[in-house]
Amino acid sequence: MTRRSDSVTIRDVARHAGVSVATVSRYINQTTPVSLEVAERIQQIMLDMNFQPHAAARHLATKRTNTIGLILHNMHTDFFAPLLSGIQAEASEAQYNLLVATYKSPKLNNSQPPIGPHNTDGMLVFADSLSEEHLTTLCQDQFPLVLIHRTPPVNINIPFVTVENKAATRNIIDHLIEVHNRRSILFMHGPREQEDSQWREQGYRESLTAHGIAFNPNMLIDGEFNGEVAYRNLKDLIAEGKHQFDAIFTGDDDAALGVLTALDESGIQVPRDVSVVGFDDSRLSAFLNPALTTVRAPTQEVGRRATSLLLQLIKNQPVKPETLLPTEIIIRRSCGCQ
Amino acid sequence: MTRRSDSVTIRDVARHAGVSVATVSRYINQTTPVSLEVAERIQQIMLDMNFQPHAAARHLATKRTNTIGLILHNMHTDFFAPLLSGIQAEASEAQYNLLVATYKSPKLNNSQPPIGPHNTDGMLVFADSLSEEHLTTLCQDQFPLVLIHRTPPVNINIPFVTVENKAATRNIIDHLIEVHNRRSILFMHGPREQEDSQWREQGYRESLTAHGIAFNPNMLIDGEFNGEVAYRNLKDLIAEGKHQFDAIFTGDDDAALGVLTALDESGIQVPRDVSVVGFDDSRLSAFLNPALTTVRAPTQEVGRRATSLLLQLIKNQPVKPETLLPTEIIIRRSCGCQ
DNA sequence: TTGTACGCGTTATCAC
DNA sequence: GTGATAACGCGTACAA
Repeated sequence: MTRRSDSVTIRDVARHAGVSVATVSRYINQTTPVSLEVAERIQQIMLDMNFQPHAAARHLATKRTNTIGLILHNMHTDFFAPLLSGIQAEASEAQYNLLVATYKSPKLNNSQPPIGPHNTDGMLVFADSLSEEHLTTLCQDQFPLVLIHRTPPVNINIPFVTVENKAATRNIIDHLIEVHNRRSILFMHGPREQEDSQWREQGYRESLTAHGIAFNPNMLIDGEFNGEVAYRNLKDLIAEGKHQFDAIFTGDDDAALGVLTALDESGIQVPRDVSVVGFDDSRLSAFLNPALTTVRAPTQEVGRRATSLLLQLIKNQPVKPETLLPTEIIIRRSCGCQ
Repeated sequence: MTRRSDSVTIRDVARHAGVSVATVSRYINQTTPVSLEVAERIQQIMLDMNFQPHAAARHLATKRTNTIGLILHNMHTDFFAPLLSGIQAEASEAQYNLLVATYKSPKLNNSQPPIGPHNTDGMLVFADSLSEEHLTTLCQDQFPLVLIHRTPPVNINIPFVTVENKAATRNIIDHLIEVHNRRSILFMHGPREQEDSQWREQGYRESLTAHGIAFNPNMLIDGEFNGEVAYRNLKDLIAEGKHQFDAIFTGDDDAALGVLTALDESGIQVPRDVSVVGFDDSRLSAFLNPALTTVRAPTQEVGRRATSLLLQLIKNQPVKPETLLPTEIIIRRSCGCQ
């Protein structure tokens, strides 16, 4: 065994210190007082030998990994930088490690996600990266779970952290209609399974209804919260030339990039010909040309909160079941203002 | 113990299948053929019982974690999205988990980084997140290591992956001087310890020298590869009004955001009054106003390559000691072109 | 092809 | 305050 048998164990430390492993363990974990002289001796030897407790052995003995998991389907866009940053900050502050995995519940094959009870103390689940079945099973096994940007399956009690989508979208569409007199508003949605997109669509529809504008399914277009997809699909739509529009809700800021490019290449001017609004207020939004009117979502804070809740859960503390972070419309120029 | 004694072990599976744990283990790891009927029985029972091998136990027995670590000092900017994405993609493809940690070697206290041989099979070290001492020790312990955006300490042999900094910077400064006739070029550097910044400064100096422009230390300004810092420092410099300039190399694209804002707020027009160029070609660069002339760095590819090398190292395969990915100047409008 | 028994490094329980 | 020692869950010689 021991392919690389260099590692120094607690036993080595104990031997050199002339005490038992139990004593060393006690010193390390401050679980029971140890005589001062012994403490100093152990401390010194640990430094000299560069001893590092073996995580797996510890895990096996304590049933705790000191690691939280994050599962998401991909991390291609800049959206995830603040999210990860928030999670990482909160986790490391609590001395927890972060295990990140991308995963997408396959419909057919019933594979298991790479992280779970066997290698973490709890996990953060982003959007629909885990199926309802997986969530249900994990929850029933009492595994600490916090959902990010999604709600739990019915009758399953898992705390979640997300942002206010509907009202914000409603407001921004209202703005388009009331202030800029737009009435043919393209709604670009994200992945259909993603709740954010669904709520945003509701806000869109409500606004339309409130202003007596008929909902037209042809005005729905797929953007997948992804700049390239948004670009391609909008280009196609323009090329077909079947549907006229004077405004676009892009779904999120990443898609807005693609939209602006497509519009620009098609000789359509923003905001003169078409108003464009996004969602997230990612770092770049203010710098786009024209500056993007969008909805500010506190993504980093979402990460922090979710992690904080998860850590409480792990400590068996009660937590607030739902956290809905407020969003705020940021008016810039792409809608036509100024 | 067993605070949550729900977990089903290999022993349970063995018992239900009427075989020994060894046989189950063999089936799971395909280490030795198992009779067909036994195989099917085990398979069925594992599904029924929802058995998941316990990672720590496995780790303890095999000395392998199937996890790679990534250590960096922070992940505040969008620069890290493609990097992480590349790393994650490559890791998960090889069935490896990714443990992410932020860490900064403290000067005084000799704390240990949260990831290392005790919980990973190898690790990716970004820039100067780990001290030379740490690197040296880990390397001597034969721990698989790949450096990202930095080179190893002298006489220490650790493969690294980074991008070509100097020539690209030299070229882009050449462009500023030769094409746009700029001669007072502010050089905004990143963190001083970061090699990227050092190489870029060399390129800057070489270009100056080649064009007979005296190097002026007052033209060096701190940007820390960070938009807010860049904004603040440039604002201060402008307020002081001591140093005139007709161009700025911002260090990276993130800092360019701050620079453009500061310039705009100061009534300085880009590129008419001042040329601005960045580095990285992050997602937003093309969309800035004016579109940013910059150097394209294949950040995602850096992540992929580094991970790929690390995985080879873990398999004890020999690897290329240095990978220098090419960069390319992307001319847009902020330098004054078009 | 299968089973037995031991070891992996640590913590926790029990004595002292 | 300290020392033995039995878990923890799994892989793997070795024997059969």
